[in-house]
Parts: sequence; C-alpha cells; structure tokens
Amino acid sequence: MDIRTIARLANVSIATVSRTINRVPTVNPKIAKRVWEVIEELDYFPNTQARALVSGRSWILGLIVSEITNPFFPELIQGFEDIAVEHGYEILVSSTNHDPKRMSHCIRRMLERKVDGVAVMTFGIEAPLLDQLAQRKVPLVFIDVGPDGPGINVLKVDYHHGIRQGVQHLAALGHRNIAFVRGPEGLHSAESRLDAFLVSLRECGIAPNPAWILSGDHTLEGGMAAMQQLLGEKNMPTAVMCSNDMTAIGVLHTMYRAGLRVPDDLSVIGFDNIHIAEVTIPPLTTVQMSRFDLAKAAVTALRACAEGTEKSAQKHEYNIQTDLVVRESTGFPRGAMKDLPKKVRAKK
Amino acid sequence: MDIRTIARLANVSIATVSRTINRVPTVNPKIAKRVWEVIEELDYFPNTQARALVSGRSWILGLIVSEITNPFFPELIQGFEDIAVEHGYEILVSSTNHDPKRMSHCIRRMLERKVDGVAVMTFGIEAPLLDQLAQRKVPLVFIDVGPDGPGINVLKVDYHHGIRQGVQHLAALGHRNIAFVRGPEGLHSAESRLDAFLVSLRECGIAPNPAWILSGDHTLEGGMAAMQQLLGEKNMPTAVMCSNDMTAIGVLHTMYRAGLRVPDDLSVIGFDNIHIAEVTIPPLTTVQMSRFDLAKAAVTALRACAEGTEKSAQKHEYNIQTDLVVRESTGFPRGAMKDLPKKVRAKK
DNA sequence: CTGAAAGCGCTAACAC
DNA sequence: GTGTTAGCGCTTTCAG
Repeated sequence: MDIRTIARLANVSIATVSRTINRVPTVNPKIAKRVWEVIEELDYFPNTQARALVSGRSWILGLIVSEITNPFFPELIQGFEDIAVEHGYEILVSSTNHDPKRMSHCIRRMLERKVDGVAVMTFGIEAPLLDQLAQRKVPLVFIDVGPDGPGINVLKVDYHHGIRQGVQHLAALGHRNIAFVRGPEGLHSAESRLDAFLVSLRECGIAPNPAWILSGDHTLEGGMAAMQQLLGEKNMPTAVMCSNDMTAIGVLHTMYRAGLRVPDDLSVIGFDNIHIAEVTIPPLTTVQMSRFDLAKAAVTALRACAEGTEKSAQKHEYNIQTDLVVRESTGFPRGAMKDLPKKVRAKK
Repeated sequence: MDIRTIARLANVSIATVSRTINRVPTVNPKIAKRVWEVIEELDYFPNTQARALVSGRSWILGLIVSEITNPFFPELIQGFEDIAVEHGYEILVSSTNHDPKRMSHCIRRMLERKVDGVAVMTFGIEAPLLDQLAQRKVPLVFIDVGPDGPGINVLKVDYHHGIRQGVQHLAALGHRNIAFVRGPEGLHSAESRLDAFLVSLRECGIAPNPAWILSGDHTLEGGMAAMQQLLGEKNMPTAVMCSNDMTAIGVLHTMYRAGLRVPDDLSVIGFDNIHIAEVTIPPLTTVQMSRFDLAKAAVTALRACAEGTEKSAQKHEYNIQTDLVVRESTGFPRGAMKDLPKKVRAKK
C-alpha cells in the first residue's frame, strides 16, 4: 500500500494526497476530507524513508549521552523522547562511555542516518570530532559549553545557584570543614561545579582546604575511592559535597563500610537528584537539576534550527536552574549534636 | 556527494561502486581497491534512506522496554546497542511506561520507521497491539512468553534456577518464615518468579503462608508499601524475597525508616542484580539475570529472522540463566545470632 | 486548486 | 566482470 493506492481510491492525484498529508492549506477541504477518510480506513501512513530521501529532512533527532547506565541519563532520555515524539520526531540515542572511539562512531551513525539535529549531553566536548557534524551543518545543542557558530546552541546551567544553597545549608548547620569530591578532570560541567563550590565557600567566609578537594569520576566506584582516601587524612572534614549523586552514593557506602554514620559523623550532599536519591540510607540531600527542563530546552533549540524560520535564527538563551533538596544526609557537625540536647534540656 | 561522484572519480559505473560497497564478490579486486580509495579519500558513505527505500531493509532494530528509568533497562539497552551496532544495525528504543496508549504509539513508530525487527522487553504482552507488527511480518522476539508464529521467537528465562538458589540459601541459614513481594499482576515474568518461589519453598519442605505474599509493582514505592504492610502483620517473617531489585531497595528503605536492621531483623533478597545493588546498605543479595545475554540473544534471534537464510528458519532455543549472588542483606534469622556467638565462645 | 512529471540516491535485474 | 536502466515512495516544481 502506498500513496498511489490512496490517490486511486480517493479519485485524486498523488500530489493531492501528498498535500493533504502535509497539511498544505490550499487543498480543497472537501477533497481533503475524502482523502483523510481513505487514509484512515486503510490505516495508511507515509514511508518515512521515501519522504526523507526527497525532502532532505529525516525527522530524527540524535542524542549523545556519556553513560546510559548512570541513572541521570535515562531520566533525561525519557524527557527527550517524550518531547521529540510529541513534535513528530524520532530519536536516535547513543552512549559514548567517555570513549573517543565510541564518540567518533556515534557521530558517524548520526551522519549516516541524516539526523536533523544532535543534542550532545556528554557534559564535555570532543571538539574535533563534532566538527564533522558542524561542517555538514547539522544543528547542535550542547550543555554548558560548546563551539560557537550558526545552528549551534548552548544550554547554560546555573550550577552556582543550587551549590551555593548547599554550601549555605551546611554553613548554617555549623559546618566549616567541608570537602568536595570532583567529577572527571577536564569535564566542563564538573569544573563548573567545583568552581561554584569554591566561590560559595568563600562567600561564607570559609577558606577552602586543598587537601579536601578529592578527585572522582562521577561513578559509584569513584565516590567510594574518594571517601576511602578522605578516611586516611589526619584531619577529617565534617561534611562533603559531591559532584554528582552516584559519587555521593559511593561515599555513603564507604562510610557504612567504615562503620561511620551519616549525617552524625559526616554530612553528605549530592548533585542531580536522581530518583534513587530518595531512598538511599539516609535519604540524600542533593542539588536538583531538572532533566525535563534540559530535555525540553534541547529539543526546542534543535527544532528552532531545523525548522528554521527567520525569527528563530536569532539565538535564544536557554537557562537551566538548580536547587537544593534537603533530605537526611545532612545534619549538625560531629560533636554539635552532643551539645544540642544539653542546651535543649537546660531550657526545659 | 553521492554514488555518482565516486563512480566518476573512480572511472567506473555506479553499479560497480554499489557492488563494491556491498562487497559483492564478483568485483575485480583491482577495481574494488580503486573504488575504496576514492571512497576513503572523500569520506563518502551511502545514504541510508535511499538504500532502505530500494532494498526494503532499514537496518533498524526496535527495542521496546517498559520503563527506561528502572536501572535494569539501561543496562539491557546498552548491550542491545553494542551488539546491534556491531552488526551494522541502528536501534530505535522506546519505553511504554506500562501505558497501553504509549505502547500503541510505540508500535506505530516502529512501523513508520520500517524496522527490521522488534525486541519486546516489556516482560508482559499487549497481544492485540503487537498483532499489527506480526501481521506486517516484522520479526519479533519476546521474553518468557509471546504468540507463536513465523518470525517470532521467545527467550526463555530460567527463573527457577536462581530463585531456588535464593530460597535454599535462606533455608540453609535457618529461615522457615519467608515472605515474597510480587511484581505487577498479570505480568508473566512476575508470575513466573512467584511460581518459582513457591515451588522452591515446597522443595525445602516449607508451606507458603498466603499472608506473606505481598503485592508490589516492581517499583521503589511498591517495595516500600509492601514492607510497610508486612510491618503491620501480627507475625513477621524472618526473610523476604522480592520480585526485583527496585522492590528490594524499597524494602530496605522501609526497614531503615522503621529503625529495623537488615539482615539482623530481616533478610532480604532481590532479583536482577542491577549495578547499584552492590552499594545498597547493606549490599543486596540478589539473583543475577544477565542483561548482556538477554540483549545478545534478542539481537541474534532478530538477525536470524531478518537476514533469514533457510537454516535460520528452523527456530533456535534461547535460554537465559539466573544465579544467586550472595552479599550482605541475608543472614541468620532473628534470634539465631544470639545463639551463635555463645556457641562460638563456648568452643574457645 | 489540482495534476503531470522530474527527480531524491541507491539497488538489482538484465544485457553485454 | 561491468554498465545500463528501471524503479523504491514520496515531494515539489511547473503547467493548466
């Protein structure tokens, strides 16, 4: 069954069927109605390949993520899928696992399938590779940072807002000795989080201690290793902020292994607010970054370029907010708890 | 740039270029070499749409999952992507969120993109909807159960093996009072797990207690609710098996909220062995089902149908094994711990 | 407002 | 072993 079948049954030419399907306004409404009836009755739908071949638009949006197994990404993918499909696009998701070889393979796949745009949500760029896309004028959208050029948008995440809230929350509880477990070196979003932490610390009048800036890689294992290292330090902080939730969960686990308690012995703050952060033990205080907002902004930006009217040519600003979600992994610094009940009792 | 460009530069016809690319063996090696050189130099690759249009094969494999946000699925998707891409396929992933409307939309998307096959990994079937695929002769592969027919394969998971190991492990520790938190009603894989549990229990000479078969839905929230309900019972079991890991994590969390300890007050076993099961508090004893094996079997089955030579027409059996992974959420039944240290001390 | 016709880039007969 | 050619199903001028 093809467009000709419909044309024959509706007694019109294939051109008219095509126009009807594509909602060209000049089609006589009566004829259009007749065409639609035949289409519905036969449950016909156009062949996407043929359509893409002739029109040059595939109606496919690519999405490149770093690791699909980090719970942050499936939540993002879900949103991206929902919004893209809502606007008639199909999505092509691919994960790089931080491997440049995979990244290059990803890009090739996107090119081969002639995607109408690509959202690069790896939180870090492999600039030279992405040039292949830019050169072929594929609209791109990045997080945080990316090359500038026509058809390229960057989503700005305000890391500072949420992280400052976190640091202030800790400071308000009485913490002065706060460590930070970083994300991968060179990953822009990770650097930004660290910067935001450092700035916020100083805002609170606290001088950062270099020994308490631990390296990590945004994985469970990285978080465990960082905490293990911290445990070896002569003087321990009373709180630790992590560059993402997976890291924080690793920290929680190492604390548990060491027989220490959170937040009694150490307060912990994560970043992302992935779903399971609600049920960690204890539930994780973390900075929320909306996956839905990110996905929505990404699709919107890509559509603006792909469906490009003149007005959309003028670049929009896309800003993503972050906010602290207080749960139970943060509390008074070690020692303060002992004092507090006394004071409370004294008042009685 | 298209196939004609290559043909011109290599001084051959487009047919020869096509044959070279498709590795038709009759092409003169010398000429083929010349063609490849031009291809490499220009970094040419064929237009997939055109290719699909004429050949009827899209080289796209569909993957329908229930919820991408359950960590089990991203791990499966990763494997599916890797193996499919390795064999030259692109993948089209879509999640149904257990919503029939979404499921039907999913199927439509698969049909529109003319996928060469679909893996339905929802662990439950919406038979009437899938008929649309079967009717159009799209090769299908299911987990556990599915309609029979040409081009339809079913991957058999041996739930019994791993679950029996779990029950025996519990029995060996001295548990006789074991509860089970089920998955969604009507979900075949969930029913199978419950069955396997019941059978294994009887094998150990333990009569199941109906009050200890709790309903759940394979989510964190379901697990929490089930445990909450169990906490209200007059007589509590000493161990609980869960239909999946998310449920078990919910159980762990409710135990924590109730101020009870795992495994001291209750032993807990999950199912799936998702990555974070390693770092729950305590680390979760669970039944491992290999996502990689599942993904590999699914792609293999689909390819056999799609690339269909005669020999592949004869159906293969695909079996997936399950095995217990013992961690720290299981221990002696409540009370037994007190005895043990005494005995140990007595020996000294 | 509608139809005829020319391709989009490629594969697969079919000739040579 | 290689080239010629007829489409795959659709969109889009260009006439009418």
